Amino acid sequence: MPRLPKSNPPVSTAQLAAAQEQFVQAWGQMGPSWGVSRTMAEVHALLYITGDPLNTDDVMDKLRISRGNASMSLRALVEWGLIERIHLRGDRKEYFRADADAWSMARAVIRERLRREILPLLASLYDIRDQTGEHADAAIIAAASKANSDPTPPASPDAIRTHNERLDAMVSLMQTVDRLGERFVGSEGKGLKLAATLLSKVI
Amino acid sequence: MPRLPKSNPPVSTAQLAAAQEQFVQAWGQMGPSWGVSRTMAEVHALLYITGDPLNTDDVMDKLRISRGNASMSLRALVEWGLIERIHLRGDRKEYFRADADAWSMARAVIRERLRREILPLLASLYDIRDQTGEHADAAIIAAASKANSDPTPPASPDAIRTHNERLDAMVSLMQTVDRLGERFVGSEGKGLKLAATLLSKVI
DNA sequence: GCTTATTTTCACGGATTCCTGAAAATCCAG
DNA sequence: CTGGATTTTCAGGAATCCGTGAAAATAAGC
Repeated sequence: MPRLPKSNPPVSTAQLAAAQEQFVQAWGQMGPSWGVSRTMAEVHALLYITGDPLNTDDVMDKLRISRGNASMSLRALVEWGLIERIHLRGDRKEYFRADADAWSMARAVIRERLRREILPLLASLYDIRDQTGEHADAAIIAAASKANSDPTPPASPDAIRTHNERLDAMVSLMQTVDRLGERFVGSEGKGLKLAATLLSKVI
Repeated sequence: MPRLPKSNPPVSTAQLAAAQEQFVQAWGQMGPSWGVSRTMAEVHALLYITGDPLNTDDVMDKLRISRGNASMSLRALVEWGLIERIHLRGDRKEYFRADADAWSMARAVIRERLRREILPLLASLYDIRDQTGEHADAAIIAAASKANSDPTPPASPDAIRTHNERLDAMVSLMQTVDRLGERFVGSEGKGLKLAATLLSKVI
């Protein structure tokens, strides 16, 4: 994509502010479905779209939110790796600046969500699988039965087979997601964009 | 992956039920972060893990939820394409059966979320872009200014450039997501698994 | 070390989402 | 058609998530 110098039309500060505001709102709406609160998304949007480092009071002021909310949201954004703390000379306040790269932002979001959602789920699935799987040898299961002298009859082989097959399918899906995550979101910076490019090039 | 016949150990009905219950809970927890309610996810989990078609009363009974909730959740799941209505002869009740393929499930979820979240966002972004972009020719912007005889000064060229660049980056990211979605989630059945396989094979 | 500026924490209340239960609508057999 | 069986709808209450504001903690300047 060629990057030619663009001559932007004259836009008033009010118009720019209106556009920014709309972006903040649109982004904020998206937030909850991404696993971040609306405010958190709005704060991020504000920092991203203006590009300027802002301090807590700036954020409070522009978004009309409380100090507590601003503080929590900013901290969470730092933890997600979406913004960074910076210190300006001659100013005691802490400033925050958004990562300018949209892909790196997407990467941060995906990474966090994999960590918080997929990994625990995978752990649970392994647990569950062990309760009825061929790796849980009969001794263990017998012990579990005895524990409360299980009076229930053996389950039908069909039911067990279905259960295990579907559980395995689920595990396998989540493993794939996890592996792809590590591969394309893990450590490298450009992994995600690379993946997207690769997929786009395929017939 | 070779599929050998497996000899499952003897598992009591109580143990199987416990494992199913755990699966339902794990899945239910995941629900909200996927954009479906906890109950909806639980209902799906129940249908998926047992494999049997169940009717509304079965679901109410097994999950201890109200008729209204069961009805709404089942309907929503049908709309998402995650389960299907079936009719058993000699029974007036409607039964529901989960799609047995985990990948097709993932595909349904992704498709719906693209439709509900990415597309509207993209539309908003185009809107916003037009307010300050080089495609919004000066006449339009001037008109907007005049409308309320905008008294604010022109915004700094730097601010406008940053704004437009970042907006463009965002638009481009979302367009890529959208394109990949259409390509790999759109109509074909095995698109998603194919994509995952492709990515896994790349160094 | 003391004072003031700044940030963080957290109990409370507000807002939103979710679920219930009963009434209304729909469906089907006879 | 009619009656009972089944499903859907929806107002209101329950549960959950979110934001506020003030107090506590921390950090910086003197």
